[in-house]
Amino acid sequence: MKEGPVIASVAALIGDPARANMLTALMDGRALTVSELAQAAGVTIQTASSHLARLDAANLLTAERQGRHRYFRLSDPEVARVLEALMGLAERTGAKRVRTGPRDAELRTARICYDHLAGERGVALLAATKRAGWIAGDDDLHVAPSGRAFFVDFGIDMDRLEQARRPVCKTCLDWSERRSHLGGALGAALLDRVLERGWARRGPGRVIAFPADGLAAMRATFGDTFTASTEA
Amino acid sequence: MKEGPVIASVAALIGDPARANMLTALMDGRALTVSELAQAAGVTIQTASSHLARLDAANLLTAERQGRHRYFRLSDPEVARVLEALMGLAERTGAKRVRTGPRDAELRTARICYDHLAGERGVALLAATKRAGWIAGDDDLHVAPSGRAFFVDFGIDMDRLEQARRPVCKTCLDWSERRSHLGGALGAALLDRVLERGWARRGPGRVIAFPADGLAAMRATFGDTFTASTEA
DNA sequence: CGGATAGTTCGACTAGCATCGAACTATGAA
DNA sequence: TTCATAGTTCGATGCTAGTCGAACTATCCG
Repeated sequence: MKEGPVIASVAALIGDPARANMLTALMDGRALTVSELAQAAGVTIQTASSHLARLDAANLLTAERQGRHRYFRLSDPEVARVLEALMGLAERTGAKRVRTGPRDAELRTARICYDHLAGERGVALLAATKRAGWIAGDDDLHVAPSGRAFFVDFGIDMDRLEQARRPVCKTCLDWSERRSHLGGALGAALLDRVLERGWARRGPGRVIAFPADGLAAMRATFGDTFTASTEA
Repeated sequence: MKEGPVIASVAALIGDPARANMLTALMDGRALTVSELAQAAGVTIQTASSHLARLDAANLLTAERQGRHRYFRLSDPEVARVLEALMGLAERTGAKRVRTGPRDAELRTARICYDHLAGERGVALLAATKRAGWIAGDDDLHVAPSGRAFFVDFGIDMDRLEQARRPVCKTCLDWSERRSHLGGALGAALLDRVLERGWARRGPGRVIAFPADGLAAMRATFGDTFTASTEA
């Protein structure tokens, strides 16, 4: 029985606490060095190095050398999606959650998921764009003509997005909300613009903080749905 | 660092080859017994039992007792989705996927469930006897007078059934059809008679095969409802 | 009742692997 | 060159957990 299904090796890779810590630390899409990841995982650099070698071999991570540093990042947004989905599963497992600090509440409100907005605000953003008729579809999202005009006006180079390999729209299941938020190239571009305009800023870790005026600007732009409670 | 992120425990659970085999075996939504899952995983029943207890505790599986069997199924379609996503990740490491054979379709059509008929035909059988007015009740089934006469005429010793400890009628949830079929002593006796008359025969494993003339005989006996598609 | 089958629990064995110390390589700075 | 920092490799250790045999419980059959 040495020959398990493919799924087992990948899951086992994610299943080690140290590696899981590293992966979650990388979920904001940034690249981190071996030392930083070792600290995040709470292990020594040697241990981290061996873990990272295995994650790299499995193509869950990609490595980049810069001088004497080696930067690791998630190899693909798809990896982040799977990690989010696993968090969702872990939620219903219940029973064993301990760290319910204030940081946790902030994460549930708004956080970065690889490179796009997630959490309560992320789900609300997708709901608002759908209600405005800018994005249509249920499982397979696509941009409506009116939406394309809006996004261009918002400062997004839709031409570039549409020519790139990466899908423009992609649903991404939100672990804290149990509903989808907007991923893909458009999701990333939207967050970029929002951060650029100062409507939100990055907090510690994956936290995204919306100041009061930023929230008002979001509501003015995307409609009241944005701050409405997340109903179906 | 005993306290890893939530994600790790779930992933570790999936990461064991034996458990992963069990989960993939359950991915079609059917419910399987401990023995069947042990065989699917290539481990002994004791080992399977302990694995299943852990998967159950984590709410990845739900258990249902039926007689001396214990049926496990994925607790939620969401679990299957995550497993699919993990398979997608595993693809990039380069590996092969296994696909279910034609045997699966046969099992869904008609199979033996402990000692009575299950699957599409099993669900249809209960529907037909109800429509004929031979069996009444929704959750707690019982035999109507006209039904008792019919079953005696069909060659079933109803006296013996009614005196035995085992319940005469029992609903049994069908995993492939998601509706109830007829279990209990009567369900077992019915299948016995049908097999005796040669209207159906046991195939490999749990498969029950209905030849064309047997199907016609069933329809003549139990009414056209028997071969009608299973609609609520 | 007694025999048979399904499943659980317990205990012991074992293998794998995560971990870290120590030594080694590689890049950068002075 | 010399020192410092970043990371890798190797070897030894220790712990976890997967595994199965054996004994036990529960259900069904006659």
